Amino acid sequence: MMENNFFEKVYQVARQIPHGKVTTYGAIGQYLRSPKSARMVGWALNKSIQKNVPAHRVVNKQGLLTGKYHFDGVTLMEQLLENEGVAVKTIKFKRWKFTFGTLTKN
DNA sequence: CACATGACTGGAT
DNA sequence: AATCCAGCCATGT
Repeated sequence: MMENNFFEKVYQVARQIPHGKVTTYGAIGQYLRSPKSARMVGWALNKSIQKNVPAHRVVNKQGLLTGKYHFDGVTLMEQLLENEGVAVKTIKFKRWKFTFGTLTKN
């Protein structure tokens, strides 16, 4: 039990992402006071696949689903997002034209 | 300890 | 816009 605080925090933050919204690895890193640790966030999410974490709501800053290859199928991540009302196609073409998560930094 | 890798990002070319 | 490079840091070999 009890992963390192860093991973645990990543999981908790990810679980705070509202249904139908997404955020970026960097945003989570900033939230954890580690803006340069975006890669570690992705690493943590990779290990969270079998946990209760909506990892599909985390995309890279370009709005690309860079983590889709870590899901059951390469289309699962996109399907999950589309199912929540997130226009993945729009994300790809209009970087910031999508609904970002409501993560706040306090 | 040295080196490589990775669900990233920002800046330079 | 596309590519490259450097910084970042946990893990594995």
